Amino acid sequence: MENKKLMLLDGLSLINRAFYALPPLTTKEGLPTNAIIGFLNIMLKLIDEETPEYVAVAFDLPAPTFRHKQYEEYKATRKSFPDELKQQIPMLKELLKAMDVAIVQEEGYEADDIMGTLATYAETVGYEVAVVTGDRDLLQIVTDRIKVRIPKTSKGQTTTEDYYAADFVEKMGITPREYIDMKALMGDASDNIPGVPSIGEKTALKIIMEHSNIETAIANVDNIKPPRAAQNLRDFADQARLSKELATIMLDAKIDADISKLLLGDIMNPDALTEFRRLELKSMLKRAQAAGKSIDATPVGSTLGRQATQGRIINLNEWNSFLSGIGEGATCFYRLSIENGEIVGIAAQYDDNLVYLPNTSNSDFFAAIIPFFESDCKVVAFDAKKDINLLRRHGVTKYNLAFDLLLAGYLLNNVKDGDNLNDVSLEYLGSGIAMTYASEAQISLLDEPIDNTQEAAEAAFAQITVITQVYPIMIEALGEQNLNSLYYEVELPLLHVLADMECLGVRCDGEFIRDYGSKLTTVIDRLTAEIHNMAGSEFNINSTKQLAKVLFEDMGIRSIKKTKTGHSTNVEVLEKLAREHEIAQKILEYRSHTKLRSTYVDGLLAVIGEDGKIHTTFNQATAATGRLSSVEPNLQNIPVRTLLGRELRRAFVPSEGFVFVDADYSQIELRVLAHLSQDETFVEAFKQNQDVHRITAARVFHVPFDDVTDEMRRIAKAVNFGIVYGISAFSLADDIKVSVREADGFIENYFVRYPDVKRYIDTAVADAKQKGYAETIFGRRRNIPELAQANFNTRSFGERAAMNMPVQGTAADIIKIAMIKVHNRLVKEELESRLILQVHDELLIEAKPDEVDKVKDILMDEMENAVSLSVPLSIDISTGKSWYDAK
DNA sequence: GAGCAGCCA
DNA sequence: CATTCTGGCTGCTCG
Repeated sequence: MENKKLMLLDGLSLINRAFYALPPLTTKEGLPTNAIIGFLNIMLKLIDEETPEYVAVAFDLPAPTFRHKQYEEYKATRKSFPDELKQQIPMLKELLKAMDVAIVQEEGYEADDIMGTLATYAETVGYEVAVVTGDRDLLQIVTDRIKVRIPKTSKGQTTTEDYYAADFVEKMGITPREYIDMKALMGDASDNIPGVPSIGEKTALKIIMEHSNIETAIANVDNIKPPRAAQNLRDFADQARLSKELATIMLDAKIDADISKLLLGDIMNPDALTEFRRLELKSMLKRAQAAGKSIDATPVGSTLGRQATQGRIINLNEWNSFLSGIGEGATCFYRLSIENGEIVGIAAQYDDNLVYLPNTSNSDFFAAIIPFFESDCKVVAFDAKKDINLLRRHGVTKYNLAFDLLLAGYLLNNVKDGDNLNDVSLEYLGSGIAMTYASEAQISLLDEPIDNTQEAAEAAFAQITVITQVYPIMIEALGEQNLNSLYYEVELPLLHVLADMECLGVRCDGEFIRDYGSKLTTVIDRLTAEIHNMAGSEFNINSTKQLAKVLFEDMGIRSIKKTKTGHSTNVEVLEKLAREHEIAQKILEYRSHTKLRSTYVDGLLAVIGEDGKIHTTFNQATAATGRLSSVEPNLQNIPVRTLLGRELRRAFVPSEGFVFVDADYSQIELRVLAHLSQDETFVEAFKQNQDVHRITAARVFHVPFDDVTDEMRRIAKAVNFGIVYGISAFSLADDIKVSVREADGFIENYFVRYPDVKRYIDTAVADAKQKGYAETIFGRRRNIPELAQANFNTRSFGERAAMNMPVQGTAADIIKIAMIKVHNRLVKEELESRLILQVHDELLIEAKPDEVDKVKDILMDEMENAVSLSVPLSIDISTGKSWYDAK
């Protein structure tokens, strides 16, 4: 039987989503096109994936629908679209007509009803149906042969969330039909479907999971918790029934259901091309050209199809002879072609030989490239760590890195946003020269889908050419700026340590986190109800705008602080309000609990791999001071300050057969400050391992050491930290809750007592002003152009950065050196124990129990002696069966 | 994407 | 005269 496939797209919901997902864009004549482009991107991507024979885009018409007759307030509050979006709707319809894509719309029906009806009809006559929409309402029509796809944009990549009948219940906890009842309970503000008061998404889901539909729920209302929800369900039973009718999508609308009229035509026909040109849709023209259409001599063609020099696409045999021609210990350039996270080819250059090997079969391809990486040749890469992680998954175990342009660019510190090759090439070659090698599109194609091998090869050739040109320039610059030892002895070796850490990952107990999450949910549900009750209205507590309106308008509470856009509702404000208003306390609790749930519980659960581990990515070229950062997920900000938050650390556990050993530097930044300033009091205090904050307090408050109160010490500690950051009286006052006058007094006093610190700060700023950059004791630089600015705020920011960078940056250098030394010792002594995390001043090691003593010795030795300063470095070590226990 | 909020060193 | 302490990352809302 032929495979008949129909794709239905929800015109308005998709164009609306696209409008906000893409930055504004207009043609030369001023026509806005961003929403159209976004819509087409999604449509074409999914047509490519699904290859449907029949396609239709459904639209609503402004005429009232049967829902309005049932419930006159229906959609009455619907917000109107911004003009730039409104304009693009008729433009899109025109364009679709030109592209031979069917449009379906009918007075009296919404797009949902049209799609529901068409999908159901198509299914009964034997079609597979894919429904594409931005609106979760459509989930109710999912069946074995109707799937719903919801586009999502995350990190610049558009993907779809797909719902199939098979895994729907598993994913959602309820069936597609039950979804209607859930919506009947929770309502929908944007459609003005009332729902039942105090029943939100979570409660509605719970009720429907248990009772399947609203009638059963109403019949068993006595068993429903919380009691508030039960009472409201009794009181608002009829409203729930009305909501269900409104929320139900029609599957039998009286529309023309002739599917043969929806046959997809030639979307690249001449009329369509004319429209593409008129709307300056470059990516569409490019597609048309790739499909073999003549697109005329239009400006967009000028950067297309540029041939990179000398490259050849080769087969496996030719690749092997290329490999055999590489001299011993030679330097090679290479570039992986990556599409959707998979390696689809490799370009490599040795001497004048530039080749591209496409990946036609994974097993042959990786068998062929492993010898390249495992040979004696050294490679020049851009972001080698990323490549190493990718290659490891395919059995590449060795990797001889000679040079990484990403890290060099980071140390050289000239590139605005150095994490893509395009910016680096522009910076080092200048746009004119860079473009003689490659078009911008080719260089930045790195992670973008590439249509064919030819195109992929050309892009890879272009990138390699840029790399070979930039490489010698960077080598020279590193030497000139005395960055060689930092580069070759710190950053490059560290790259391998980090790659190992990322690959190993940290084991995480998902079961524990889920339990922890349900406990949070219980509390959050209660708090939500209490807050809504106190406020006398249902509102989204997560919305600062709605919250401010409730607190400062509806409830008439006096606002304390303002933000750019309205009233502030942050912790300090709420804490002040909490003294008089119970609701503020509840909101604080709500915030802390939802923070833990969304950022940590949900966030971490989403990234636990099949191996039960979390593999973060350490960014080695992001922080301006030289620190590392951690993303997807950020494991450098796991809660620790509050008891409840800290509990989460129990979920972080060692691999089977290991224990944790955790080591953290004590006061590393203040020690660095002591070294940099050579302040005698500080230096002596650290040499004698005294309590520096207490000493500071004694000096600043003019009291004997033993008379320092906890309060004095707390203030002194805050001042010590503030000094490192480039303190101001205003913010110190805010921090330690004293008047600005008092804070100013503390600072004055501090500088009188620590004249060397004062002198150091002044010198640091003056030096940076004169040189244009601040630097660490190892020569790491941060350019600070703000210091030359006339604007006071900008310049002040530059001054604080100039004071802080040498301190924070030197500490970062030290721990990086320590990591390499610790790693090398563990390897050299043939221990199985291994480094798995770094949190700025802390290293976490997974150790074999019988190696713990040795590991502790190594940590102590290598961390405390990583470098030699005028003050000793000191670490604290502890062990445990979870991160919680080992801190 | 901007703005707010809140988590870490 | 004003000036709101450094460096990160993520989630959420709103448009």
